[in-house]
Amino acid sequence: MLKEERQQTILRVVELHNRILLTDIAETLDVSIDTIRRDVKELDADNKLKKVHGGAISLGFTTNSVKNKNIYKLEQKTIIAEKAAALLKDGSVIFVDGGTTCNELARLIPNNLDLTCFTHSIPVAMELLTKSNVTVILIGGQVSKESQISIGANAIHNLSEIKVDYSFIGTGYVDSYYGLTEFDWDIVQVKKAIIKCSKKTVLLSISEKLNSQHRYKSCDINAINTMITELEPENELLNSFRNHDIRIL
Amino acid sequence: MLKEERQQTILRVVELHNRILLTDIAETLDVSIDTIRRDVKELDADNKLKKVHGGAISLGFTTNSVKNKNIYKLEQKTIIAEKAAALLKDGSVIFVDGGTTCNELARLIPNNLDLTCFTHSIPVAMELLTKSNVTVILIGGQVSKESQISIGANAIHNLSEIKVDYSFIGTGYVDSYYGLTEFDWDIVQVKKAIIKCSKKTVLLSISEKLNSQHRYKSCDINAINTMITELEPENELLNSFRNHDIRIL
DNA sequence: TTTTATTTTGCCGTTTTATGCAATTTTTAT
DNA sequence: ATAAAAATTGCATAAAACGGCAAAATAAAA
Repeated sequence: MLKEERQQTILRVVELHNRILLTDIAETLDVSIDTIRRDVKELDADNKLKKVHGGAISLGFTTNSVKNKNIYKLEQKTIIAEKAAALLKDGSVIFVDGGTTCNELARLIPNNLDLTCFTHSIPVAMELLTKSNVTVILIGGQVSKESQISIGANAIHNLSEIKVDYSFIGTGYVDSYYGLTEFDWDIVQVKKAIIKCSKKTVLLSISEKLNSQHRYKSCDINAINTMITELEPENELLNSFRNHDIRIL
Repeated sequence: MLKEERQQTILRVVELHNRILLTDIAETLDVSIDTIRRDVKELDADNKLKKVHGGAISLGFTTNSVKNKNIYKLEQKTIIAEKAAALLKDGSVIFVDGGTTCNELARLIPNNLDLTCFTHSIPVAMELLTKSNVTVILIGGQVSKESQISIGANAIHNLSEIKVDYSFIGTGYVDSYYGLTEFDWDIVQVKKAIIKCSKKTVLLSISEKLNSQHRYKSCDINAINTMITELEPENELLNSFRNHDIRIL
């Protein structure tokens, strides 16, 4: 095998998998580890990839796409947030809930989009402040340490005085029969208020939460207009939600 | 798993969750806690995140501005914040303004102090959330992009319904004759509301701002009960403030 | 084709890096 | 004040990187 084609192969593999181990490549291509090491060194010098201890990673890898394990459900949440962000239009007035998925949504909102965003989540607010065309309006109230959102009577009262086009909410648990449920009573009260102040409610939920329930109920499943998961809409896990009037993305 | 991709993963998790526990990461990625600790240490050294006891937090979430250019002024602000923190007593109900000095105050509040803190500043709120014995109450309203605080009619109205023992405020400019002044009209309205809802008002100001003024006035110098600067109380720069009824620290 | 020069490759010993373990100190919470 | 959790330190092991060298492969020249 020629040196040139070997290097091309290495590059292809790196691009495909984002990462490789030198030992793996050496075994696959049946050359010594030293040779591979030299190859990778050259490719690195040519800025074709990044050499690291024990292997190499693709240059684009730094930005995104950890295709490996679903560590912390990163991939799912990003997929969901992307789908949700696609719903946004110039001039929309929306509410963004707290939670990691909604955080991701806030992060993925395009910078050039004109929006008015209400939120009771501190991290979301922080994220939205970086978007130059987004007007951020904070819902005040007592702040929950765990979830980092305003809760309590004051927050609920503030919510009662607004009306938004869309609200994007998360939930602890969701089930087609039991609806949206939570572990925490206070959170439920706020969710109710959010849903009440929204013309349309969009639920962002990773598939893991589907068909699970807990003690306190935020709303019936019918209160949700659109449900977004990381799954393909045809996935059978979503079957039980189909006979409700819900758009599934 | 390559060290590099492990670190990338850690970074992504931190960015999404804002805060993580080292033990969680270690378990998820299936390496020893020592390794994770070393990774986080490196990432911190590279200014990719902030390492804290037991975990790590994202830079966007750290309000005390590691990225602050002006180290010197930061030190001044720390001195001021330390003096201010010394005033706090168990059970106090206080308001904390926005701005870097007040951020620093929030950061320096002892963890064991029982406090109820109102604030309209997102960075301050974030900082306060890390204090287990502090109840944080957020003042809602439209959020100013530059100063990251709630302003406008709603914020002012919310302030009108509370009364706190102490408010700790910053200002753009301060002068013994012209009082506290600002460049921004909206900010002034909020400052007025803050002062109105406080039994005692404590001004935190670096000496650089002394004897300067601008277009819009927040209040007379007499409205301030205590003024804290990084200077020694005897400093002659403070002379013009002495014939007012102000405690100078 | 044969010879010569150049490049490539594999091997080896040394040095560096990464990682986990255990003992100790520091920090935090109760 | 005490107990628990986390950080630090030093150390041992294993894997990986490095540099030199000689054999092998390739290219160039006679």
